[in-house]
Amino acid sequence: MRLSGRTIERLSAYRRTLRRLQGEGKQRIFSHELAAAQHFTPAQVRRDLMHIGVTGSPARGYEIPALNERIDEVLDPPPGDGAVLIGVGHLGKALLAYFVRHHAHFPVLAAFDSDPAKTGQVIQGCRCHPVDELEQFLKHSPASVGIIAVPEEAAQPVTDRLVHCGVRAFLNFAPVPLRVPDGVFVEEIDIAVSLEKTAYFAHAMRQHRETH
Amino acid sequence: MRLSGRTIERLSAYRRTLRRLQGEGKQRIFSHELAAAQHFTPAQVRRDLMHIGVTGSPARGYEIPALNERIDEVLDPPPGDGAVLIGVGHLGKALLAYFVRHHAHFPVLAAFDSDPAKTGQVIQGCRCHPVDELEQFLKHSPASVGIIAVPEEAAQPVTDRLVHCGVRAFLNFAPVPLRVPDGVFVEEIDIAVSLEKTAYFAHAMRQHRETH
DNA sequence: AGATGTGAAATTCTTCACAGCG
DNA sequence: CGCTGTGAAGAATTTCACATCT
Repeated sequence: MRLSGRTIERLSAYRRTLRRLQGEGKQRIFSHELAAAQHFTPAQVRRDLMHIGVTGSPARGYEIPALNERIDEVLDPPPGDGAVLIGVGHLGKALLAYFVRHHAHFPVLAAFDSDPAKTGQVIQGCRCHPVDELEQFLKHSPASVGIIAVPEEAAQPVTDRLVHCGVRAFLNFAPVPLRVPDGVFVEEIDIAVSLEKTAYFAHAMRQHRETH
Repeated sequence: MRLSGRTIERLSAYRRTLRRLQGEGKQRIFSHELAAAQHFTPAQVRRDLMHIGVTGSPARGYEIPALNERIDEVLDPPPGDGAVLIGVGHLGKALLAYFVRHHAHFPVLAAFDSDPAKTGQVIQGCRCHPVDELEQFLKHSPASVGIIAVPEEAAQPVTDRLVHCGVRAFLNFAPVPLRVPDGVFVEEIDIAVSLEKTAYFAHAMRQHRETH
């Protein structure tokens, strides 16, 4: 089964909606309902569910609990796996707060920072270690994902260390494209780029309306 | 000139690289050099520059200062325009710190929060207003972009208010797809989705290597 | 009637490949 | 030559449209 990044993103979004609906007691859902809850089309939803082998009934739609279980199977990591967060500045704290509040699916196992004032603290229920202990920690409890929330200059060196410890995928918030070996995945979240894009479309749309 | 979102994202990334190189005194650059600095291909770079009407010379490549000026023309907002930030929790503070540190191109004009303990403070050089004053502030100094960094429940209501005040584009960090009228742009940054995607590819790649 | 599952078309985006310049 | 500019090919992704089921 080969799933594109786009499909995975939508599955994750579907699951969030479906969990809420399941919590509200809803048992079944049609593709057009699931699509309407987000920015998607019914055909897209059906295609994605086809990709993960879920099948619905024309009369009753898709069974929400079964659908959730199947998405869990596809997305969730093996038990014990999780992420390490590097960098406990404002952004790192925001990420911890966010994941603790919303996210049981993929635990943040530990946080690391180079600032001695932060290490030792427990922030949002997550222990903050000195970054020197990175290798030691990962030997003892391996993580498959590294979340990079350090300043620009520190991103590449710490990524190299994580790759060396076997981390296979990165979520990178530093505004610099990480160099990693083949077979290591990087998801870049570039906030400055996203803001400039948003600003661009704020005008582009205005101009479009004026001219047209 | 019709530019896709992908092209805009790359232009923003190019500019960041080019500014650094210009600061280091570099005057000219070839498409393969600019591509190598990020994850892109030379053909992609040339195509993007073609789209914005920049032209280089086979012998000397592209002139960096002229290129930067042209990207500025395309991306930068009219003077006086900017963004408002709604929500000054951990994430909002991280965004302010980030934009102040990195970002002269698109100013954050003001921040808003509903917590009286935060309003009145100046955080990262940006005044934090009570969210009740939103309409009043925007009447006096209109902004074209709204950055939504509030909890899930508050995102849609505050977006509606901003749309009503004429905000044309949103950068949304809340884990809920915003409903906006036609002609209003939304860029979603969904951190939970991105983390799940990263986690998925951490396994997917491992499994791929094992099986193959 | 109104939904699903899915080939096939359409669209969007990226890469190829090469003529032509300096 | 090596690089640019770009038509054309190719890949990836989305949407259409319809046979089929209930």
